[in-house]
Amino acid sequence: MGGHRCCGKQKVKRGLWSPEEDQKLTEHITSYGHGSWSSVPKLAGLQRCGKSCRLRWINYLRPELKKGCFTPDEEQLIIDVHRILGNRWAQIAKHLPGRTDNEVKNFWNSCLKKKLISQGLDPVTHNLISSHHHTKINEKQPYNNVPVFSVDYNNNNNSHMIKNISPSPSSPPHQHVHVPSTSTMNIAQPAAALLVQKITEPSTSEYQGPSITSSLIVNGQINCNDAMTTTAVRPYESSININNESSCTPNISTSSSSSSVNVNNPSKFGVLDDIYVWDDATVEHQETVALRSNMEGVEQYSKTHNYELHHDHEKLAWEMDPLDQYSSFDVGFAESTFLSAGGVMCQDLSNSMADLEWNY
DNA sequence: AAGAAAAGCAACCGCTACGCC
DNA sequence: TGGCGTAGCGGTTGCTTTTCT
Repeated sequence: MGGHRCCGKQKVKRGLWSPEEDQKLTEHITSYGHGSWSSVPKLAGLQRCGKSCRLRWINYLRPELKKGCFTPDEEQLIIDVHRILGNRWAQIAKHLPGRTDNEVKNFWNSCLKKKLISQGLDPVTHNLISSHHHTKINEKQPYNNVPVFSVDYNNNNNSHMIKNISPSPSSPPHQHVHVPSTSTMNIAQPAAALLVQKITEPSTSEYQGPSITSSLIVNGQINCNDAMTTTAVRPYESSININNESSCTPNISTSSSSSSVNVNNPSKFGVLDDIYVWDDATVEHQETVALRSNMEGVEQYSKTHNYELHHDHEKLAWEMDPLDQYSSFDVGFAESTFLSAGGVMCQDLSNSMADLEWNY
């Protein structure tokens, strides 16, 4: 018992809540709502401050809260979203119905953080802690000899198998490299049998951008459930194309990508790793999404985001907001177009748009 | 078996954003 | 426009439980 900053001179109880206090608070809020939290303690007959009542209700007494341990799916989702949002626990918790920011935060600090560290991942950046970052693999490859990796997502130990299937004689085929699941392409899950064609970095120090067309292509399959409860496996393709057609403007590149998303993709996020940034760049990301509903036909929307990409930051992530808005839709397809310029100029991106609507 | 250390987690604290007057 | 109250957020604390020695 003692004074509380937010409650003036009023004596309030602190520490753990008793079952009797929980009952009083629950009965009051279910009967009258909370209104102004500062008035709740008095009205509910509690010697607590309003802030404490609010926290107790939000974190433990709300009927919609999910009890029990986090499921493996929830765990993976937290990792995926944290990778994009960082320690924005409230935002992360919004993607986990029935879970609170406090719960997610505690779970992260007590469990997931250590798990990532044990996998050799920095829990802040989600990149490999050691010097064996996967992008370094490509540095050994000669420029213009684009390596091709096959990524096996059927691995159950959170470590996806990347298989180098390049035909290059200098890089033996089927060279296996383990990379953590969170350090490579993560555009849509679940995905299987991805094929990744990566961009290589040339050895010359004069390099200011790719001098030829390079591409990063991801092919895979996504399991979808449509509104008629039928399950289907649908192919998707996502690509980033970097073209530098003009030698006098070496800092220009355009990148386009498309990725499919659906309500069974719990992360609702798109992530593009391994964008090669040779200079700090402003990236304009224009996203067009066509959402198909069996009930209401096709809706389409378009929006633009701006990002700052830095030389040492090879990840671009965006939240697929429309899925929140259209959460009742079964399958969505998003096309994203990126326009990147090293702070110099941008190039029209309209030509790279394509019709990517799902057809049932 | 007992004490120490580590882990887990509920609760608190300080700060910020926002709305209202 | 500034002050005030409130809600919400993220970091931190400290108590309880579990594990280790």
